[in-house]
Amino acid sequence: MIRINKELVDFVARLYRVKTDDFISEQAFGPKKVIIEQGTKSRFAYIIKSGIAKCYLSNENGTDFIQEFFGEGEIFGEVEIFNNEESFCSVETITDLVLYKIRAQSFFRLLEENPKFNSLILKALVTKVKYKAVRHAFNQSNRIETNLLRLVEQFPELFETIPKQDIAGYLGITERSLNRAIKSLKDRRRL
Amino acid sequence: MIRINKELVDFVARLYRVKTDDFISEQAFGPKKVIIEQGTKSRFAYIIKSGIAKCYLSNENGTDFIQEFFGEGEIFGEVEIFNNEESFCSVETITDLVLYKIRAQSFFRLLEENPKFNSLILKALVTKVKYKAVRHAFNQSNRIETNLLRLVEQFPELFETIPKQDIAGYLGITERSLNRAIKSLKDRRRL
DNA sequence: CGCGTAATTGAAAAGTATCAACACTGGTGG
DNA sequence: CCACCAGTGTTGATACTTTTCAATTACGCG
Repeated sequence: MIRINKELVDFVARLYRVKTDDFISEQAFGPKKVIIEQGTKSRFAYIIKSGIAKCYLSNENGTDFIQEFFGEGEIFGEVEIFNNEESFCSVETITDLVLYKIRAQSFFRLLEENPKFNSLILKALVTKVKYKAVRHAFNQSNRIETNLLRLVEQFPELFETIPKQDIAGYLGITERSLNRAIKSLKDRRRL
Repeated sequence: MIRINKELVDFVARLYRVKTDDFISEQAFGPKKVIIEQGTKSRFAYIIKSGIAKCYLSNENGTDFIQEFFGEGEIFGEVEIFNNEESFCSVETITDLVLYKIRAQSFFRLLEENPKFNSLILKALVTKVKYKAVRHAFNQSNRIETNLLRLVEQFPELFETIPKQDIAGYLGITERSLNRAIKSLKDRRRL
């Protein structure tokens, strides 16, 4: 559920250390800070050095649907700079967080000139596609309790790390339903 | 809903014409033919020359959840050869279909040696990521009737082109619920 | 015509959301 | 030290949405 990409973060960390230019910068945030806001333009790709962030889409009726929780090495903002358009989602920190920030122009230059970087980004995109495919299928095909159990399996520290609101947002349900599912599972000693 | 990628199919068509080697082949199918089967290994990337296919995940309880309908220029099978693992979904033709088939090895060589191809694939992946993100958020946040209306807006020939079962599979609902939504919308002259 | 596949419908059961009230927690300032 | 507040979490009752199950009809084709 919270994926990480060690290979990518290591690679970018090395780039950052040996940089001759300032095309990569490092930036730190506290919890609950907005990094990308849905509907605005961003000119950067971001890679998480440490911490956890959530990526969510807000819809007209005011609810947020959480796409993913990003962990170490996860990349975001790349879709927007590829399409050169406003962001279709927001990204907000959950824990303290440090990230590498790469200018769009530099990101494209790296893609062209650095085969290893190119291959890491391709791999990261492919992983995202698969993750989203499997997640949507599972979510849609199972009831809340099943989805929740799966989540806890994948990420046992769930309740200690992620606020209930966000868990509900990730599952695409209301908090009330989440609570009912938790209670029901506990009553049956499945949680 | 049925996306197309003219740029990619044109590019691959040109590669196919000028090929010195046989690394790209063309293949034709009738309706309801399985091209990729979930759980099996495939060693090719496929790009649709013409026709429509569906990509779906089957889950243990026997229902299929449809990820996407692929139109002209859409690529599939690329995720699996990147990860070098069994397919996590099935792909099956809906209409008559012709596709270009590229061996994994050749696909990687193209990515490395042909910057234009590399960029087209990156773009295709990014488009998939965004498509899936927006779709899942919308699906999860709205009721069936809203989802259906949106679908028909995006693709007016929906009912003439796609069987009801597949529409239901795409929305992640039962046929019964789909029928109820259609009837209710018709009664209110919204369809 | 007869068969298999696809589409339609009703009634009941299950699942989920909505609304509204209440409890818990960790600050903050008097 | 206490009162208050905001944010977060909890719970019940009710209404609504969707599935399940089962029966029936429509359609294309050998």
